[in-house]
Amino acid sequence: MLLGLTDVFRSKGYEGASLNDLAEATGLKKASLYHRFPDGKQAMAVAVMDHIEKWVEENIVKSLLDVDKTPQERLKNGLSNIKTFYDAGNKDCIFRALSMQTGLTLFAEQIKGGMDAWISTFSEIGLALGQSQQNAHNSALQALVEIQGSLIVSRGMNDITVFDNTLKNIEKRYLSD
Amino acid sequence: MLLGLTDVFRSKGYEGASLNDLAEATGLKKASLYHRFPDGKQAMAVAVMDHIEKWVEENIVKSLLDVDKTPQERLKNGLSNIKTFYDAGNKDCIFRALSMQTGLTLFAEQIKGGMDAWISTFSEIGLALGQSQQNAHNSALQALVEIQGSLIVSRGMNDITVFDNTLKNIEKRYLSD
DNA sequence: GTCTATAGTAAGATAGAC
DNA sequence: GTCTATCTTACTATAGAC
Repeated sequence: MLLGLTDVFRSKGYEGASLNDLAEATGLKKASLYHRFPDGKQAMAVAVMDHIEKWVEENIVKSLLDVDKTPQERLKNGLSNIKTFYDAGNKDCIFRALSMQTGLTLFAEQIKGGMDAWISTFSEIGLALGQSQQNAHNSALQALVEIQGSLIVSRGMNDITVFDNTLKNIEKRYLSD
Repeated sequence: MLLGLTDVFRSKGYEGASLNDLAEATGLKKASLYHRFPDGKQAMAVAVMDHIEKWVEENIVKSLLDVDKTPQERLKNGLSNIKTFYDAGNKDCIFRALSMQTGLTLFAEQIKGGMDAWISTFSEIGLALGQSQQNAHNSALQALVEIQGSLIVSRGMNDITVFDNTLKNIEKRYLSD
């Protein structure tokens, strides 16, 4: 059910996601959605953000920080999970979708928190690969920028190889240090 | 008047931009907007895309291709105009705003065209700086990805230095070849 | 917990005076 | 060309049966 909500919000954005869209994507009727989310559409979007945060934590973050693996393996696994997360570039990023201005300031904090977590996780990989603190931070920020940008460009040019090549470049850059 | 429309669409997206928003931003009443755009909101968004396309052509493209300047000067001027265009990272990109899924397929073609033009213009700079055709294309695509991504991350982290540093890095990378 | 039916509101769009 | 006033539709949200 959360998967349906997630798909709608990440592809259409908050304002673009209508209750009819959300109901159809979940297979529930509108009234049933309201039964589960008495606070309405905002609460649905918040639940989606929470769900994604957990998914990222349990998949991407965990694989990037797995102490039983070498940094190289961790990086590979993490990037592979990121590719899965964005369905190889076919799915939009929820950050992008919910950082559109809405009049609500509701998601700004969660988005900033998510990006901070992302950067600090990638920084760990850089440090493990021998980068300085400064370089590790810059590499992580750069990876975030490139992933976000390549998703936009992949969508705009209707060419998901942009996303895939970006992931490959990120890996190559990390491993060439 | 187009400036007001542009501000609303690029910050709120197509679905998020209400006629009330658009009227307020232009200083006109809704009925007056409809007098100028009998085909309604879609026509307003199309006009905004056209307007931006022209602005980019007459400012960014022209400065990047100015035959009276060295490639180095052209790059500097072009990036400087890009910085102005995005108000140093404070304004969102219309590509991002209008590439959200809407049910309308209205803008996909214009966005693809805009990105193609962007890439081919930046490729010229790469070639003028001695890059191979292949490298010039890759550099241009990379610049587009980074600009788009840095705008998303700047907004999400509420830190426009991400955008500014990205522009600086693009310049440095081009000039270090 | 899910549904049909409907309320209430805000949206996109028009009519017609000036 | 711009306005006030209004129409129609789509939206978010609720009531109440099962």
